[in-house]
Amino acid sequence: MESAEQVQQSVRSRRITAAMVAARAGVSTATVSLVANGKTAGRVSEDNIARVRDAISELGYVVDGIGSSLAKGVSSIVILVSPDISNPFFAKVIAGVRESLGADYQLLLSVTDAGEFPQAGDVRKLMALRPAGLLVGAPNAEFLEELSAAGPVVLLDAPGLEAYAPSVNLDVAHGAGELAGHLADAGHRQVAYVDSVTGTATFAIRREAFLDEAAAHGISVGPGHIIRTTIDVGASAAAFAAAWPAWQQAGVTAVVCCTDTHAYGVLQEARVAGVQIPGQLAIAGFDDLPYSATSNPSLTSVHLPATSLGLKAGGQLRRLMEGHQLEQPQLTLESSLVVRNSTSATAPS
Amino acid sequence: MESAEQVQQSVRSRRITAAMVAARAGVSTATVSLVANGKTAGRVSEDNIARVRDAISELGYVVDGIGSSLAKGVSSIVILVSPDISNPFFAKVIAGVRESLGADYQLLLSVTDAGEFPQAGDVRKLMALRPAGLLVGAPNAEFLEELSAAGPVVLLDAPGLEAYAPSVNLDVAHGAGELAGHLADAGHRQVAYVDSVTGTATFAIRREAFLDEAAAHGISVGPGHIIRTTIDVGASAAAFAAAWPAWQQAGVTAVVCCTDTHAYGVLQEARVAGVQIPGQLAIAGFDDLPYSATSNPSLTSVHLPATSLGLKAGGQLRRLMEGHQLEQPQLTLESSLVVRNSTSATAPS
DNA sequence: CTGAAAGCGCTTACAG
DNA sequence: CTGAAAGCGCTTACAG
Repeated sequence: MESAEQVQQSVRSRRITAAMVAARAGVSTATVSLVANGKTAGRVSEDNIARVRDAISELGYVVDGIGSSLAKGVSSIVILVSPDISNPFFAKVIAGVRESLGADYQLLLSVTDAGEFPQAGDVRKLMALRPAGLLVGAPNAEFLEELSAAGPVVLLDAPGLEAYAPSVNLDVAHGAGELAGHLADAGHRQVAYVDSVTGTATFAIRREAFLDEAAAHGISVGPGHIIRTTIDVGASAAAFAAAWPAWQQAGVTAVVCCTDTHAYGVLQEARVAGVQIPGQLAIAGFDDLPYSATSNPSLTSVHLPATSLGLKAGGQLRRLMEGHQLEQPQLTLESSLVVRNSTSATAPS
Repeated sequence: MESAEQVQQSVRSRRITAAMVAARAGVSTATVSLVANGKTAGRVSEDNIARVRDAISELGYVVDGIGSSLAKGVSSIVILVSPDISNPFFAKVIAGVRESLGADYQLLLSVTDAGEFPQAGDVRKLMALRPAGLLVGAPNAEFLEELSAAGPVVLLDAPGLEAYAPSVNLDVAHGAGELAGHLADAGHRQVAYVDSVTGTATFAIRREAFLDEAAAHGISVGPGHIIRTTIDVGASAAAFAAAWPAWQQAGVTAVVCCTDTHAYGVLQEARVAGVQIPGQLAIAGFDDLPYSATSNPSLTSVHLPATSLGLKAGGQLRRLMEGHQLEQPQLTLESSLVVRNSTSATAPS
C-alpha cells in the first residue's frame, strides 16, 4: 500500500531528472548526460554505461528538452512555416520532410490563417524556441527579411528568393507553358486568371509564366480578367460569381487558377450558374491535388512534385543542421501538365 | 563604417538577453522580467517601466522562450496531436483552435504519417518541450494511456474516452442514423462499409452507429463487406477495386465510407471501372469536406462541424491552462446528413 | 518599489 | 575515465 504522502510525492515530482538517474547509478550528472546523448566513446567506462542505462530505463528518464536546449543553445525542433499548411498539397510535402529528417529532429508546423504569413512578432516567438532549423514554404521577400535567419533555413517553392537561403524550387514555368499551349491548341483566345491574394513568390511566378506563355501563343488576358482571392473554395466561388458576367461578355472561354483549390470554387460556382464545362468555359489549376482526378468534371492541372519537394528540402536542411556545406544549394524539380475533362471533353478520364 | 570585429561581434552575439536590457535601462534583470511579462502592477515604478520599455524596443529584445520555460516549468506552446492533420477537415478545426487560443499561446502541430499516431517515444519528446497544453484529435485509448497526461489536455472527437480527459465530441451517431435512413428509403438492402485502419475511437463509433442504424432499417452489411484502408484516396481506390467484384456478386448497391477521402477513392475507382453512380452503386462518406460539393458526382456526406470543434476545444484548453475548472468538461456537437448526387440522382446539386 | 540570489535541467570545458 | 563547477536565460520568492 502506498501512503498518502507517497502518492502525493509521486504526483508532485513526476519529472525524472538527470540528478535522480545519477544518484541511482552512483555517477555524476555529467556521466548521465554523456550516456543519454551517446557521447560515451572514450569518455565513459563500460561499467558506468551499463549502470546509467539501467537507471535510465528503471526510472523512465527522458532528457528534458528545455534544459537541454538551454545548455546547448539550440533545440531539436524543426519548424515548418508555410502560409498554406492545410492544403492537401502540403500533406505530401510534409510526408517527404518527415522521411528525410528522420527521428533525430521533431517536426512542428507553425500555423496561421489560410494564405497568411506569420507576423514579425510571431516569427520572433518562433525563433525564441531555438529551432534547430527552419523550413519555409512559399515565402515572400518581406517575410524573409523579418526572419533575419539565425541558423539553418531552407526555402521551399521560393522562386527568385535564392539570395536569402538555400532553396528547393519547382519549375512551374514549364507546366505553365504546357498549359498555355494546350489552351491555345483548343482555340482559346480570351482567358481569365484567378490569382491568390498572398504576395507569395510562387504565385507571382505561376501568373507571370502563364501570362508570358499565353501571350506567346496568341492568348489575351485582359487586365480586368485577373482576380484575386484567398485559397478557399468558397471565396473563389464568390469571386468568380462576381466576375463571370463581365468575362462572359468579353468573350472569355477559359479560366486558369493559381491553385486547384481556387479552381474547385470556380467549378462549383460554374455548376450553380449553369455554365457548361468545358464547352462554354474551360478551367485549369496548379498543384494537381488528389481531388482533381475526381472532381466534376475532373480538373486539368499543372502537376507539382510535392513529395520530392519535401524530401529534398528536408535533406538539405538536415545537412545544414549537421554542419555540412551544401554542394548544390539550389535545386529545381520539374512540373508538367495533366489534362483532364475540365479543359477537354475528350481527355482520358 | 563598421570594423571587421564589430561585424563579427554583431553576428556572434545576435541574441539580446535580459541582462543587456537591464544594463541599458539601469535596472536589474528581475525588473526587466517583470516589465516584459506585464507583471508590473504595484511592483515597478512608472519611471522604470518606461526605461525598460525603451531599452526593450531599442535593442529589439524578445524574452527567450527556452530560458523562460525552464524557469517557469512550462512553455507557451500548445501542441495539437492528431493522426490526420493534413485532412482538409482539419484546416477548419485548426482555424477554430487558433481563434480561441489567441495570441498568448503558440499552436504547433505534431505530424505523423497519415492515420498514424505518435509512438511512446515521440510522445515523451513532445512532453519534454513542456507544452502549456495538449489538444489531441481522434485518439485511441492506447495512445492516451501512454500520454500519462501531465498538464492540461483536451480531446477532440474522442467518443468513449471521456474518462481520460475533458473532451469535445461529435454526435456522429445522429448523422449516421440519417444516412442509414436515407439509404433504406432509397431501397438499398446490401451495403458495404469502408473503414479506416486506425483503431481511432471516432471511426469505431461511425462504423457501429451506422451498422446499428442500418440493421434497424433492414439493411444488411455482410462481414465480408467491411474493408479497411488508410486515409488516402489511392489506397481506398485500390481496396475498393479488389473488393468490388465480390460485392457486386453479393448484390451490394451502396458503399458507406468512414471519411470523404475514402469515398473519393471509391468514386475514382468506380469511374475507372465503369460503375454507374448512383444508379449501380450509391456512395456516401463522413466529414463533408469542401471538395465533396464539387466531386463527380457530388458526394453525400455526414457533415461534421469542424470549426466549432476547434473553437470549443481551444476554449476549454485555454480555461484549463489559465487554471480554471471546467463547468462542463464534456461537450457534444451535432452532425447531420447532406444529401448529394452520389446517393440520389435527383439531389439538389 | 528594488535587486541579489537561488533555481529550473542540462551540457561542456576543465582539472584531475 | 570521472566529477565539480560554470553557465545557458529566465523567473520568483525573499529581504530590504
